[in-house]
Amino acid sequence: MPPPAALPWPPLHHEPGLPLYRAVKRALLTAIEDGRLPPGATLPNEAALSAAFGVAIGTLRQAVGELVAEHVLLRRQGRGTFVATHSPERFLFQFFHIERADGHHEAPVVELVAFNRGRLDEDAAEALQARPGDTAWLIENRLLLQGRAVVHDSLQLPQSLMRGLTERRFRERPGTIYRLYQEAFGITVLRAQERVRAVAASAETARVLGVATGTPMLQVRRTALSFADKPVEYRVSTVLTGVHEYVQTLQRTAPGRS
Amino acid sequence: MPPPAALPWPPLHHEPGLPLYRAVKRALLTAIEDGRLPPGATLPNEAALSAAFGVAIGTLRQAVGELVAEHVLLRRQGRGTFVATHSPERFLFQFFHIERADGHHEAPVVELVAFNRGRLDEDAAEALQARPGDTAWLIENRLLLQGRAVVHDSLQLPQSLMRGLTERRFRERPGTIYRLYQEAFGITVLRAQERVRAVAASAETARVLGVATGTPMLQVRRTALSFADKPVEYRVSTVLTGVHEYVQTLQRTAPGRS
DNA sequence: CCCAATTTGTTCGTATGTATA
DNA sequence: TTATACATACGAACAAATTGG
Repeated sequence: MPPPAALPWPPLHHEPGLPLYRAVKRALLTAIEDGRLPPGATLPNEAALSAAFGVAIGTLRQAVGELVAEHVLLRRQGRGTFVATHSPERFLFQFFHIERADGHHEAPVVELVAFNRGRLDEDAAEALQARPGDTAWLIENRLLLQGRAVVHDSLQLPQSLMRGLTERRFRERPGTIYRLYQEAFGITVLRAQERVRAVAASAETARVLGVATGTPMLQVRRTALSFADKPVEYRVSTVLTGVHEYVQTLQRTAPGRS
Repeated sequence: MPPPAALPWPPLHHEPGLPLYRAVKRALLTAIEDGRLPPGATLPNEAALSAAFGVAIGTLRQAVGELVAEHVLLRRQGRGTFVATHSPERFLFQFFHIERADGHHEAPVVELVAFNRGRLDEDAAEALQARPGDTAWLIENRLLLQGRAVVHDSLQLPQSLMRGLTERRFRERPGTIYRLYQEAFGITVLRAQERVRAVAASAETARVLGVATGTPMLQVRRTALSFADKPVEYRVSTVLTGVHEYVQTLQRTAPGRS
């Protein structure tokens, strides 16, 4: 009878004063970050996991529960627990907050306008905790909703995080941009911070969206964050509002059954 | 020995198919809504509550935990569990998302500009699930941040929900506006939906804030909701951005230790 | 269509730790 | 110090959803 395979879980280092379930959570996060649990992977069942960590099943469930609340894991009764991936649905509900004034919410059609290598500007460098002038991918997109050009997106991505990106690879990605980050570079976007201002349409935005220069528009500056709040993308979205709006619900509903 | 006092809790009607902790949660919500647990009240301890409901302590904790996540209750280790009130801190963190571009976040100084009785306009009526032309309180405020006029607020409140409101009572409220709703009318604002657009400053906003007509400004239209998602306030905020911005963090942090 | 195996969801009960007054 | 309250951790049993035979 062969010996049991070595368990792939990092040891729990349980510092006194910190709850045990936090140590379990950290161990799971570490396994996800370093690739032992890639996006989409199925975790062992709760009994097996709790045994592997040497904790009670309730303790394991508390750790997993927090990761589910943070959208790092996904639990499905009868099926199992999975590492979350960046599906179009997740993008739509967690990261895309533009919808029609009547409440209609749909995924945008993304058109690539420009793809270049260049340098981070000052705002991007600050948001990305990098230096202005660092080499970066500079990407411009136009977003259509029901055939109308509504958003002009300008992305700045540190080249150091995304080596080997090409226009073709970007253009021919099968899913969302965040899934491309995940599959091509192992970068998982977990959350984002957005700062919104009103601006007058610049000449370039006016050209991309076909509006008059000076039109009042919404400017959304997003910093996307990965594990440990590491910034990985800086994006400026300029939004033509009126027909469409930027929507936020303050204070969520109960942590729901999926 | 006197018989034990009648328990003030509504009976659990536990429909099959629904988890027991949801029935407990509903019973607690009912007690809060109908005034048996007024804002600020201390709940009985968990052992007593679970006994009163006839459920295990873990089940009670699951119900309370969801209400804490929704900011309906507040749990403090060593002290107890309390019905949430509308403190200035809660307003600042849950409902006021304007801050300086450098991240400085402070409570605004609110100046009353106008207080009138009038009628709901069409947008307000739709948001409040009422009829255009219904009698309403129409209130205009100017919000200052570090001495600068930054926001022009226009509130519409159904008179049917807030009978007996006077300018003096509004002006001399001791706390936040939402605390006034809570203490004077038993209306607790739990969450809000905001829809943001870019607009050109109207003549009135230009006058109130001292900017040029036509300046690009942020228009935030907020519907504040109480229990069962009942709308209780419609508010249009016009924000001068540049120095200040509208900030959102997408995707919460872990359900934290308070 | 039903049944059995698997997995998470819910509920129970108890004991101990930590923060507060 | 003592008492009280919530927080954490343990373990067990059954319910509900899913899947495959």
